[in-house]
Amino acid sequence: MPELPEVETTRQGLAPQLTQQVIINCTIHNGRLRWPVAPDLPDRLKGGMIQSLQRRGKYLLCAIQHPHHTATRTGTLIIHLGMSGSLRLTSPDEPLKKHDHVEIELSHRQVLRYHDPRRFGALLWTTADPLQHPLLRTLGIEPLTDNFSGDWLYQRTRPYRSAIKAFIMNSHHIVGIGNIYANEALFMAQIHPQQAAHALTMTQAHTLSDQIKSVLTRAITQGGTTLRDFINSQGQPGYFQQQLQVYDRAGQPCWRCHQLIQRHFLNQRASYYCPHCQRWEPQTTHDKTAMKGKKTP
DNA sequence: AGTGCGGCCTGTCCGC
DNA sequence: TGCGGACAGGCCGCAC
Repeated sequence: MPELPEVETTRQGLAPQLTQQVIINCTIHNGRLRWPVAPDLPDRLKGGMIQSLQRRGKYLLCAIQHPHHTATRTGTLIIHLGMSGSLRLTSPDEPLKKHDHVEIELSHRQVLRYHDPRRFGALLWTTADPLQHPLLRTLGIEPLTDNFSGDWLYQRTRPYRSAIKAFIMNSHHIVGIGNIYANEALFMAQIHPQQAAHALTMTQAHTLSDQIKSVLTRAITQGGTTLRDFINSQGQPGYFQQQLQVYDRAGQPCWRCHQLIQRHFLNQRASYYCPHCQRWEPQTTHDKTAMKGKKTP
């Protein structure tokens, strides 16, 4: 579910509340997530003090230190919210909700609850450098850093004949962009989702990288997008869905040109685009294989 | 090496 | 009102 803005919204809400808190207890109600939660996780966490809450892609990294123990007991709790996960800080008196799978009790009498109906998320423990964890080591560039630019995007898309939408959604290239923000950024950049990645012009690459940064930044400011059930660490929804230009708007008029927004399936994911604003120009590539299966104009 | 697909889960919505 | 099927924001692991 949550993409970069929702994870970052969660991180920003939780970081000041969690830092310097000591973990009093941890209870696993249902450890059957994307990967099983280690049964000894509570033992690892108990007595530890939270040092920081960072983000890498859609992963949250909670650094934990055991002040009175050896350095070997320090480590990082790696959290992924999957499709439907959320973290909420609340009172221990509040009754458990269905799908509250893990809870972490803190020294200021608050409890952090991990809620995830579809259980596609994960809670992992590592004592090594979390960035070297197998799941994080292969992650791509952070889109909100200066390293991510039009030049970077242009260079990195050269070998890829697949659709540009699939490229920007692949976390091994760029992290944090899921189906919503991929559709939105491509609309803003006026690029058809099915255009071949390697057919991106330098101008398009610069526009697209700018729009990716813009849409993600604006979504963070709005507290993320709540389509069904995303809530932040205080239990509140995001507001960016009110500004979505194309996502989930099939059959409705484009706000720029009034043509009807189209939906079609690309890599088993719904793509939304405006056929007028995002005209597809296959003649921009001379690669025959990139033309395969495409309708003659 | 790049690409596309199946699968993991539950909840919601829509048509019958 | 009930039921079946499609679909949903992610991403690994596997064939080709």
